[in-house]
Amino acid sequence: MSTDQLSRTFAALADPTRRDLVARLTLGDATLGELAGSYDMSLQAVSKHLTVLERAGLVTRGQAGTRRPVHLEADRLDPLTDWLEHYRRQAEQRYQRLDAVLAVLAADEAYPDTAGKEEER
Amino acid sequence: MSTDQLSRTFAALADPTRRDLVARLTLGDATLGELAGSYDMSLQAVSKHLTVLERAGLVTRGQAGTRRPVHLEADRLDPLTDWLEHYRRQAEQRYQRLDAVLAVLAADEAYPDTAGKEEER
DNA sequence: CGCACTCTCAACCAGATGGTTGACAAGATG
DNA sequence: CATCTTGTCAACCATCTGGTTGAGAGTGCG
Repeated sequence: MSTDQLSRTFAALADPTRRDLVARLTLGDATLGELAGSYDMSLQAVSKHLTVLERAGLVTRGQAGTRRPVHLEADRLDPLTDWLEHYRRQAEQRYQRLDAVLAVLAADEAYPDTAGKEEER
Repeated sequence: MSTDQLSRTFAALADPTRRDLVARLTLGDATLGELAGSYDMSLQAVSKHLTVLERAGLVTRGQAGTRRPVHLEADRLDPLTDWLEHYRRQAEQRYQRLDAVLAVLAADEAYPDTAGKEEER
């Protein structure tokens, strides 16, 4: 699981059941029993999935008598969005720079003088 | 790995080395050898990581003689962003609706008549 | 109290993951 | 041709994952 928070959060969402749990929880808190009813697996298995989401910080479990309402911490999705947007944007910029380089090369066509290596490392 | 594409993509990013590879590749294509130099692990291990990214569609490997430039397919990050944004937004709306309900309850205070169950399943 | 209900804990299992080493295929280069 | 470089393939291994079953802890309630 790689111990770091970002990894744990990505890993938590790398499972259809867990994504479905998150989807379900955007509609409101629910108890383990309510959640488990929707899946073709044991209650304990669903509980384990919730534990994974909990360790990723995506979910918290309350305490109300013997029932434990599960609550979604939607904010915890933000670091993922941020990471994705950051590198998405970076890649786009790189793309635009590449276009610029290609434009220059096209203009210089006959003068491969300053062309050399572009970027290397 | 759960076989579906979204799961594979989330799983691919649930590892610091792989995220670093993606970060590195936003700066431009690179060969396996160039990439592997940065990590304290065997070249084969890095190749395996690239295979994971490739199966998630995040990366493609070209063919230039014996060298195989690795290229980032940044578009493939979009489905993740979409998923995250969708549920983020949904959770926010739910929150706003909750605020509305609370406001109504506060106004009705003495009349718990129509309150009942709010949403249940 | 006694019982039912909700949930957790522990042991176990099959299969995936993340790494290793060693062998080798295919191009580039002297 | 001989050899170096780049990368892949295969076997192996330890650990993690996602599920199971069985037992039990803690609360609510007739």
